[in-house]
Amino acid sequence: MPSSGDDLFTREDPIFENKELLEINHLPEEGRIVGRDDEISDLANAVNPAIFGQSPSNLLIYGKTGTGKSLCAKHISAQLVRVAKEEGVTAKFAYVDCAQDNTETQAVQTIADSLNDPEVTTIKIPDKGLSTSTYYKRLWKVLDSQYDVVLVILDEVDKLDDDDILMQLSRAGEAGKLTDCKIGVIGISNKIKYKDRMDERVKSSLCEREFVFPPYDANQLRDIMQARSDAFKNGVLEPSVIPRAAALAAREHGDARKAIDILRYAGEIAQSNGSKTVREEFVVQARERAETDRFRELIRGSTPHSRYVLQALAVLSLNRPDEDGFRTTKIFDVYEEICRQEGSDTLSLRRVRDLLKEHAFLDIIEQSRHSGGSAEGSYTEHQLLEDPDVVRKVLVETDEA
DNA sequence: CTTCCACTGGAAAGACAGGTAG
DNA sequence: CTACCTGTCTTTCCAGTGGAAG
Repeated sequence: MPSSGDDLFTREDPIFENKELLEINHLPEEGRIVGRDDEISDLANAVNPAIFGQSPSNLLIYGKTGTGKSLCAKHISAQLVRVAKEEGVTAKFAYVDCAQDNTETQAVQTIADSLNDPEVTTIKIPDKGLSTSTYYKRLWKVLDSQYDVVLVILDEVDKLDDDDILMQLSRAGEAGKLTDCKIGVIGISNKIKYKDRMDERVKSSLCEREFVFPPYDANQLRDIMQARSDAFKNGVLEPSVIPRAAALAAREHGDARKAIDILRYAGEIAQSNGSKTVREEFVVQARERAETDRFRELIRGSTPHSRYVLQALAVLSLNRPDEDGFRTTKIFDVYEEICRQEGSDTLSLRRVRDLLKEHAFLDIIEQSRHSGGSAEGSYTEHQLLEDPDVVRKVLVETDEA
């Protein structure tokens, strides 16, 4: 039935000209990074010695999500590699997302693997199965045999469950593990408190320079979106769309990633509505869709029980909208009920406590400690940070899938 | 200052999965 | 094949914790 299939698809995209510009991991070229000029030149200054084959400073970058931290770090690293090459210095950078590679071993593995060129070094870096120290040994070998300078970007370092890798990297030179190669570490964190948790020894070596990236304001967000507006066909964006989206995004923490998401969704909504232009009213819908999508992404890959726990809290929040916190035991009761309905075994209370803590870590819920006072014990209360309706909707829909 | 209680969270341990090295 | 590696998920045990009332 090729003829009916023909009607299903639009042959020419009426809205988007170049949609990749609105994809999340799209790395804009130099001219497109907006509003971070000072930060970029500061960063450049700090890593500059690497160009002459000397040790770059270790840096720590703070800032909320979507403030351009990773973007600038990658940008500056790529530039550095380019300039160093012109000076005859072999440099490379490795990017590690610590939210994914959250153990020491995995992080070392990722670094080694992304820097290793097996053709040159004849070293194999298997995915798993080796001891941590073996991975380190191979990494040092790779570095010494291939490079003069290496930059390691550790994104979301706070997600790392161990500081050891920071220690190892920052002291590799001193400890004689490396003879030729110099390492610079760029840590990126969105939790300002992260530094307090750090080991004293790590702190002194990692935090040679610190940078704080402020959130974007509405004007900058507008410029950012403007810079990417040629993702759309000429004349498709109505003039009020970008200012409106910028205002919405600025009010909610100035997250550029969210702003661009909103813009993309607005385009998609226009597309599915068959509208020829992207109208301002689509922006509001787009924001809702961005919210549910973000949450879906957040709980993607979580275990069924992890979701039941969240569902229990959502049910409680919907039943008692006036209460703003629920005890662990209360949530556990509802959770047991949900398990019964699903025909699933219940986990222990202890385990559920840990699951709740994991959700708190991902900023899905908020926990607060209370005491009942006289012979009433102390307890923790949990509160959803997302809209309970959104939570339940997403949970129910992933349940069916 | 002590007592009381409901709950907290660290620690240890086991089962299991998925891998390397020789 | 065996020895060994890390990582995940879970349970069991138990020594705290906080703060109002006594």
